Amino acid sequence: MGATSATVDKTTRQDLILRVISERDLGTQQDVVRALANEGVEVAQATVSRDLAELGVLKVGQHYLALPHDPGSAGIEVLPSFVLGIVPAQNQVVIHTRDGTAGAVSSVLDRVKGLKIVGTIAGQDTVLAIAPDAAAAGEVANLIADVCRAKTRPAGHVE
Amino acid sequence: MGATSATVDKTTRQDLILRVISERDLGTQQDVVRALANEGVEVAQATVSRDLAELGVLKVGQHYLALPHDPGSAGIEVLPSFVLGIVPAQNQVVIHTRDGTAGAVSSVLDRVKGLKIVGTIAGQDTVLAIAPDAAAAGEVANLIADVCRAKTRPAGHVE
DNA sequence: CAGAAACTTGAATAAATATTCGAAGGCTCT
DNA sequence: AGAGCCTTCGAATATTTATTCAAGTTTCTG
Repeated sequence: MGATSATVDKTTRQDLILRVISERDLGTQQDVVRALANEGVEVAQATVSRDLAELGVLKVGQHYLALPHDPGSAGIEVLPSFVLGIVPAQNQVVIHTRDGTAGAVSSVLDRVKGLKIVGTIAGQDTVLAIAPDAAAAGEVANLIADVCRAKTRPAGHVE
Repeated sequence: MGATSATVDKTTRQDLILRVISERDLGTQQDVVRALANEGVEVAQATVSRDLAELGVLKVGQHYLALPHDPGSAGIEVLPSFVLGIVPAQNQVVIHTRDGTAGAVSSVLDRVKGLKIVGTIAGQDTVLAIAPDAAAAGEVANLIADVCRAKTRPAGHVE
């Protein structure tokens, strides 16, 4: 796209970072640097390091995942510890969890932004997540499965 | 403190690793290598990298923490997402959590080995953890506070 | 027992990320 | 205007951890 390099402010750049890591499959901070360059924004890897940490972006296996996260509140990275099984059914996703932890899983799903979920109900060891339609339910199920399958950790070091 | 270097088998070495990272305050894999050398066991950093990953050791802020959990089950690293406050009282620790997540916190505390806790009761947003005595309760409270304060992540990369 | 396959390990190296240092810009206060 | 004082950022570098490669062991199998 634009071969011209623009200078943008921090907020704009961070928004752009969230966008590019959602759209593409970026595995290193250098990848992010390249993706930004592609959008016409030149930054150093050091800046990306700082931005990812500030944004609280996750690294799931070998790619970054933008699923913000009121700072301090539970993020999607905790799901692997609790989720035992995921089954999409029509526009719903049935999530089987360790006993007693359905409430926590439901709480996380409610809070994470960017998920196509309209509501959740938690029992003791099962969460029912309601999506707008079957396609969305499939997406949600896949995303959760991804996060649970690969090693998921926060990107960046916050002092 | 033998200055002689022994060659021990993998299990012994990994047990020793768990011991030294409990006893001392080790911040890098090199530190672990040195601590092992001090115990008379010579290993390479590469080996420590592999061992820490296998053991599921956590890195809390700038030091390793040995709190093993059954692989796949929830580890102590998820607590920061749910815990809002920690108050030791006599031989108990009262843990205030996000609403609906007390069950999960209680489940984690029950499962993590090495904590001086004899039992837990979970309400909706509060967990009561019972320790054998006041000293143990204080230790537990401090440990949880540590984990919640610093950035906590699994050590090692599992393929 | 020969040979293959699988595990374990260290040395060296690569890979990935964090941090230091310094510069540049924007504030406010006087 | 000029003196402090943040904030932001890139270049270079340091730090930390993972992986590759080759070698030594053990274990399995015919």
